[in-house]
Amino acid sequence: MALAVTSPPKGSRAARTRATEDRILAVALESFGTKGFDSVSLDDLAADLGITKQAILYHWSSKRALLDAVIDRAALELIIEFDGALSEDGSGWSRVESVVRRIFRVAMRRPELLGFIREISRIGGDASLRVTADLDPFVSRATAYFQREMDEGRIRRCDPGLLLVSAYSTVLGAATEVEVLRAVGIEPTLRSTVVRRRELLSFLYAAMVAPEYARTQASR
Amino acid sequence: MALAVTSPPKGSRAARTRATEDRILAVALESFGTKGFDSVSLDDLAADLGITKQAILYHWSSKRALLDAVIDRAALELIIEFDGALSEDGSGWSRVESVVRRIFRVAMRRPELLGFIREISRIGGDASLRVTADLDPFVSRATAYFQREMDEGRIRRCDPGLLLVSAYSTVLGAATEVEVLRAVGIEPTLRSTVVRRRELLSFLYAAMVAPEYARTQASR
DNA sequence: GCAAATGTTTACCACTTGGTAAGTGAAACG
DNA sequence: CGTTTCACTTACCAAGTGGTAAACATTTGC
Repeated sequence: MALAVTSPPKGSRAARTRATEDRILAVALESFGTKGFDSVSLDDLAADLGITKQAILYHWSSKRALLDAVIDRAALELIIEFDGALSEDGSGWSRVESVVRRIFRVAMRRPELLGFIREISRIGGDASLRVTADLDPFVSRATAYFQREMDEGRIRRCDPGLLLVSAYSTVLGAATEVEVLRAVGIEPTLRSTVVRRRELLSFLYAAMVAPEYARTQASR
Repeated sequence: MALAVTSPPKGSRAARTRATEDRILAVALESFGTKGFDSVSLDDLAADLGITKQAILYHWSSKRALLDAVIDRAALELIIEFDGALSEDGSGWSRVESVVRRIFRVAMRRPELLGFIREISRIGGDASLRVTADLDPFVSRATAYFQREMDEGRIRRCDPGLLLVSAYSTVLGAATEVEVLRAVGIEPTLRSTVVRRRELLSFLYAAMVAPEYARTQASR
């Protein structure tokens, strides 16, 4: 896991500084997201990075300050991933489907990213406020999109915010609740992922798409 | 939160021992579930209980052993709550609805219980295996029930295990993802809970109930 | 009534925690 | 070239961590 940097550092000083901070943020996000903020010590992080804990504290004055930076980074990455999907072409269900597929892909490839958001939610307090604020633009876009689709009769009419929460938790659950999956006898292999995504999509399709609109669609 | 026991202890020694262990387990479940296992020290627990840390270590040889006991207790409480709902009268959607209502009630009144299960899932390893094993009987009953309902055409045919995961994550999300709710502009008050539950039920209804069966129902 | 068992406390201990202070070597700059 | 700035390390520290050992008080069994 530790990326040993034995080669002599390259680039301008400012660039190298940015590079180290990037590495620290990446490893911190990974660790905080999988093991939890309190379960990861600065020494652990430093060891993974092959530096000393004080090097981390040089860039951020405290562990808490580092957390804030990680939150911002995580929110940014999430927005980049998901907001792009919202801008894609397609309408009605096909666009929802592409968003779900994208979330699913992120959940598969980078579970620590979504796990981190959960972790932060649990910590509560300032940290939660920060992530909420960071993600607000994306949430607004998503609910506005739902509202529009409802107005045009393509999505079952309901509270767009609550629909977003339902869809979000459903996708996140199917993608990340490994233990629950195991409990129902599903080993989370790559092969089973395809099945899971298909089942999830049909679950969401049934839940979200307006019945009248569904009948007009030849195939989905 | 600390229940100061100033009154002289009552009952036989065995009974008092059981009472103490019960209190410890209850407080530990609450703390582990809300703050996380690693974020709660034995000293914290002991302070909440008004005893010393060594009193806890007398009943369980290590913090890890205490965790195992808390897992068993949490699983037991969950099974008592949910398995009862599965035994209730009613068929088809009405029984699913009663289970969802019950999960929702638990999630509202005792968020730490479901939060704890999540926390354990994240820790992984032996702890996850234990909770999985503990909950297995319940999971079996639930999937068997889904299977039966599908066979009788009341629930949309699909993989029962994955359906359980979807329903589980959706309910848990709507009930416990306070920060996400806040992000979509929903303050989790008691009043909004009623609305949320109603929306969630119609989301699940649409997702789960077989369309042909739904048409035969006068009202839901 | 006395000794043994039991539940709890006080007194420790080695180790880890986040964080500070001072030093070091190399790059940037005049 | 010298020196100043910067990124980082070595050397600490006080507070907290899970856990041990032994003393202590109460209850139980004889």
